[in-house]
Amino acid sequence: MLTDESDTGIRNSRHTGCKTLLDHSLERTEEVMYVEEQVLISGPFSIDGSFKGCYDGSEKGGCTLILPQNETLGRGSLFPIGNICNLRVNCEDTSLSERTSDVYLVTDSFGGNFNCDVAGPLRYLFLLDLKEATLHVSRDGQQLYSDNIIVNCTRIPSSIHPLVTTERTMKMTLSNDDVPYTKGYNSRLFVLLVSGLVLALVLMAGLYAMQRRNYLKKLNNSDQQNDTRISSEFSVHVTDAAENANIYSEISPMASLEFDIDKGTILSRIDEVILSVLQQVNDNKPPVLSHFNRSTWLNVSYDENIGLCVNDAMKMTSVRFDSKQSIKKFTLMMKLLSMIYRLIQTGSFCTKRDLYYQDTTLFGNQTALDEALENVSCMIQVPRWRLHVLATSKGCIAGNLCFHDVDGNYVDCSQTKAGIQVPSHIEGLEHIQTDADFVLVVEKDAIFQRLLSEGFCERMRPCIVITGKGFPDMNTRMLLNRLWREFSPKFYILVDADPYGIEIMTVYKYGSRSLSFEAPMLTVPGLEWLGVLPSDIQRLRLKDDSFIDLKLSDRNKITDILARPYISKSQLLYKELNVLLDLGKKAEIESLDSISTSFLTNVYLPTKLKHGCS
DNA sequence: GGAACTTACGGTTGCGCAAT
DNA sequence: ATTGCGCAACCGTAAGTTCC
Repeated sequence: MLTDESDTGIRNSRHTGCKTLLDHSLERTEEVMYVEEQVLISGPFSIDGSFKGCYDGSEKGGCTLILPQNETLGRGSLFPIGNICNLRVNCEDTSLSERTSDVYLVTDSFGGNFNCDVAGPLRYLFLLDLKEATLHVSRDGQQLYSDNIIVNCTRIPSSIHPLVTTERTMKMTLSNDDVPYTKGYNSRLFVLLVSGLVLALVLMAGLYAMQRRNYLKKLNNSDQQNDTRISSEFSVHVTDAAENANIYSEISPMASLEFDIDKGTILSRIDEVILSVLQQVNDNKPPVLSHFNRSTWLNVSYDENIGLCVNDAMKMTSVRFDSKQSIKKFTLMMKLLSMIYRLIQTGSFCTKRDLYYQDTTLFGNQTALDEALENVSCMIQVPRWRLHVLATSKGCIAGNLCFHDVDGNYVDCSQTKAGIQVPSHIEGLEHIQTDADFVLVVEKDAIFQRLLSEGFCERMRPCIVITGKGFPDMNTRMLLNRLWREFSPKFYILVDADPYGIEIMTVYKYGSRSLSFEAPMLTVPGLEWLGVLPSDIQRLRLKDDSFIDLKLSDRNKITDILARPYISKSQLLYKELNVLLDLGKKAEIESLDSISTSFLTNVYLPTKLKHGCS
């Protein structure tokens, strides 16, 4: 444990990152040329490897790339212009890697690429500037290519750090961790250094954007020449924006909506966030992430054609790095940005659960990740599924519907006795076909299964029956939304005659507050409430033992729903909620069994479908 | 010191699964 | 068979934190 200043000073002499960063300032023309060359040779893949000696530019580490068999040799063809070399940086210097409470904000000078590595409850934020390191490219044990890149580490100064408020505290903390840091950090030098870094990044981002445009142009030209095989150097892992745009425009007419965002735009939005963080650090201010508040009704208004959507109020939420409250959230969001960046770059998809298991210690629980993910999605204004993060579906569907899933498998929902799980990648569904006259949404699986077992789909065909099993997940809502947009069947819903059943109905029809920014892709405004209506309790004269008294929480929920924006536009909803309050009773769908076990499928549903809902 | 903001927590839906 | 937990959703409120 270091306690005296002289010892600290000796260790400081090893910290040469700052010096290296200065040496790479933009004033030196040859360095700009050097970086430019790196852009020219950067590749579209993730290089998994490690860098040693982040603290000392003289100790260059390296990473190794094993090429696929059919990859092309040579620098120029191996790393096409305009693509991103996603270098994974592992600081193996014990002073970094053994600490479990730091944030590493990694940027590189090759075009705005970044990587954020976070471990445990953080204490310090580091900027790692990738300048030069050894890059080995090999195949079958034979080295094809190598180059040098230097990695620098810079720590955010204590003046803008939330938990290290005094010089003394910082020194002690560092001593305990045996970390070779400067005592009394020179903030002016730091600002100078980071200024250089930011300037370099901005310049390189511009350069990168220009070269990326050239690359896209080149690719488009090659497409026009009917060269369906993208040249070999591009063929691996490249999911091009233009290519995506074409795919999505074929899949769905939604392509014209703002939700059709190409890969390049998403990556550049993440770049902007990172540059913004760097700029704030450069200005000696604590980094702040900002997104519109998802938990206030002030930001939400009702649109008849969409449902709940974001209005102009745009009350913002700040996630501050210098706030004890927000620092974990800040960390998770930065980590997720990094993970998402890689997913989009590589064109791969994963589930929220997969992300969670990549760092369970950091996330702590699934809920934290879910929340951070929605916030990231909200912050960069890109729907979650566009971020290549999916959720395991819980919905089931059956009836007159066929499609090809994302793997190209043909799925026929009529050939099932218990329903088919709603796919996780709704946008990836192709060749959707249905002749259904109506779609029946059912609150719970028990009723869904009963309808199938009693042959509802055959009797009432052509139709589709779907359940979200309680509050619906996004995939189920997206599928319904897509069916609603691309086909024009009637949409009906069957839920319990209780406040939560009604709320589930409103989530399908109007959307939720917290996901209101994605409402155009999630809601079915044309959905009609088939039953069970609270007024049915009276009208059908259900037996007393088939319904339950409202609890206080039920009454509170009713009051909440009555205060929502869509209530004034729905007389039926307003009326039925008041009926529920007046009755002081609630009923489940199963309550209809008190009349007859076959009443639901033989009488109730056919009658309502034939003569209307109310 | 109070207002404003943010987070944690609790409560709700339904279902599946493993332990009891 | 029952119970508890996890998962995927929804929301409001109380408590804690920050700002002015």
